[in-house]
Amino acid sequence: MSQEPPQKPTASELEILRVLWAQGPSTVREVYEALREQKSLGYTTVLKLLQIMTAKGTVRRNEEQRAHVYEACQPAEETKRQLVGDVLHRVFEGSASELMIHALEGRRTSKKELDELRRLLDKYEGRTR
Amino acid sequence: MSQEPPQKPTASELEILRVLWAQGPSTVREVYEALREQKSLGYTTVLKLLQIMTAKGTVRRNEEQRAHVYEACQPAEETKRQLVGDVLHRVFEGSASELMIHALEGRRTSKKELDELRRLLDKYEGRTR
DNA sequence: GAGGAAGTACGAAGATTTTCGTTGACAATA
DNA sequence: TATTGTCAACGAAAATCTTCGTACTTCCTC
Repeated sequence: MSQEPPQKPTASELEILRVLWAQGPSTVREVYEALREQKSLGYTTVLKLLQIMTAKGTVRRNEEQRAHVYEACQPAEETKRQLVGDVLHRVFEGSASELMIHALEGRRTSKKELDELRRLLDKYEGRTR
Repeated sequence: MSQEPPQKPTASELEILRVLWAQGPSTVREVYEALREQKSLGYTTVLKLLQIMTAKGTVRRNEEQRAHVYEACQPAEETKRQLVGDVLHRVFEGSASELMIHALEGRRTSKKELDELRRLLDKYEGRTR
């Protein structure tokens, strides 16, 4: 059974996805090594997670080699959009500015980042209504 | 044992917090009625959740009346900031502009909202180092 | 003051997530 | 070819989260 509609990854799954996004298609060991730099966890834990994610359709794997190579099914951008969208909806009733207010609040945002944000708005200004 | 440092609310807890934020201090029944408008769930389910949240220190309650009155311990703003901060960190490595890009992507943002966002940036422009 | 309505407390079943240990297959090598 | 590593597949324990049923208490109302 394959569900086209993607599921929201759990916390652990997201950690794995991040590695996959950063390193590209990887074997269990490669993901394991990367994750171990941040937290302690067993090799089979990562393997199991990857197997579960495969079952869910979050990742797919190439079994040609003995060590299977995993990669995310959806592009990182898509999953990220989904994740923010979730928070946007569940916490801010869809208000992007509310989201932004709380994202900037209590945090030193660099001039560079603010400029970047401003540029982003300019870019969107055109394609509106 | 009281943990000053707040915990990240679970999905269900967030739903309850939202009701508390919107209605202010409420009894179990009031929260229950509000939630029932969206989803089906039992009265004791809400009660239990509220009890758990009390134990966690997410909410506190006034037991003066027979029907206890619950309210969030932290102001909504604080919890919201924490929730976005979490996504900001876990999904976007702390980049607010990356967060914003994905929040706006694939979504019709009104001119009004864009203006609001721009005003927000102006406000932050000053206090940057 | 008996009966029902409305509340809280408890315990526990289910569902989901997270984490591994163990087993058996393969492969490289001594 | 016997030994040692590497790997996938399972199964299952442990930790969380979600959802209620049941029991007991308190307060009205007739």
